[in-house]
Amino acid sequence: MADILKIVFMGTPDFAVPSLDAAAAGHEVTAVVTQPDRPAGRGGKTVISPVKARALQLGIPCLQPERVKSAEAMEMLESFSADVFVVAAYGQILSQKILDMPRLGCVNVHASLLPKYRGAAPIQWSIINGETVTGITIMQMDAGIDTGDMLLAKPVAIEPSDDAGSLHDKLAELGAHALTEALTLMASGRAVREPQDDSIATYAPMLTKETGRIDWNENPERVAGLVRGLSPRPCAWTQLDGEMFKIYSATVCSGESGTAGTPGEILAADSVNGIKVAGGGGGLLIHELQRQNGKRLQAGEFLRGNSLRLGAIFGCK
RNA sequence: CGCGGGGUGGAGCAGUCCGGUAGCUCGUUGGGCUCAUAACCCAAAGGUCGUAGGUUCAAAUCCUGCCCCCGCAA
Repeated sequence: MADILKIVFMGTPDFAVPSLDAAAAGHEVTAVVTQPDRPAGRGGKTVISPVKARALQLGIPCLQPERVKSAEAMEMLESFSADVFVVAAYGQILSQKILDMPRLGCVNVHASLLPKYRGAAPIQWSIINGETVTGITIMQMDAGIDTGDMLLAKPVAIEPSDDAGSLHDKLAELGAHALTEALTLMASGRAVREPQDDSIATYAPMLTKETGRIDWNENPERVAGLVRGLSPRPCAWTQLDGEMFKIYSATVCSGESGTAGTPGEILAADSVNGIKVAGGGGGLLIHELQRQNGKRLQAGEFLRGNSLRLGAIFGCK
């Protein structure tokens, strides 16, 4: 059948799993390339990537080169003589040589509406920046980072109730559907390439620990966005008395009085008012948090066993 | 063997260093107050202190093994 493509799938985290399923459902995935098993989690136990786990279930052979650009890895990739390489959050940069290998090139499932949010963490940054719409772009990869021609884009609304976790799941599914469509188009030679407009491109850089550090001088909208965009992982955080507090959920204190104070100051901490913190030009209400070594708790439950003294300042060491 | 914290009535925590009656904030149940209430007052029920051993006159507390959970780092 001409419309069945021979695919090598490259991906690593949970986000890529639905796409792998989609590719495997309609086409022939001859191999999966994923990051090597690495020590992860507590105790430094070696752990396999979610994509590898799925590939094993599907009975698809796995390649885990330390560097895809190595001679051996390239040779292996070449040997599959695939029609297309499908890449979804693989985690390694592909060289031009690899990009040129398959007959139809390499396509990427990217979690934003390109050319906005090119880069490693589009889901989180779109929420942090207060976007209300994002989406999936399937693109033909080139040597730049997420700069290739677009084949297909599918928008999705970012609901006020969405956090990084829920949006991640939505986009992972949407990505799989978009990939299915794109592969169908490619198989029949009907795919249309649309160049990106570089002049309106933005970047979504990799998240670091510091990305999540709350700057209480920022206005509460910004802080709430940061919390939402990083929840449930890696989380926005602040500290108090040298202890780390992760904030999972918070909203802006709607227009009430009593929101003035030194940025980071705890203005209220009781079951009636919740945990209210002063920010730059308004207050922030914390709904769900986790103390270092503690459990993730709703503010009310948290306050039953942990007392926060009023006037203490979050963000100070 | 990467570093560290923790498992105490239904929930969240204190008590552990310096062994000696199991405590707090809630929740639950019953009663009271009130026009009324998620508010307030009174009372009650509810705990093998993760688990298995050890030390001791005596272990939530000290020692050892095991299970589970969490923060950091990757």
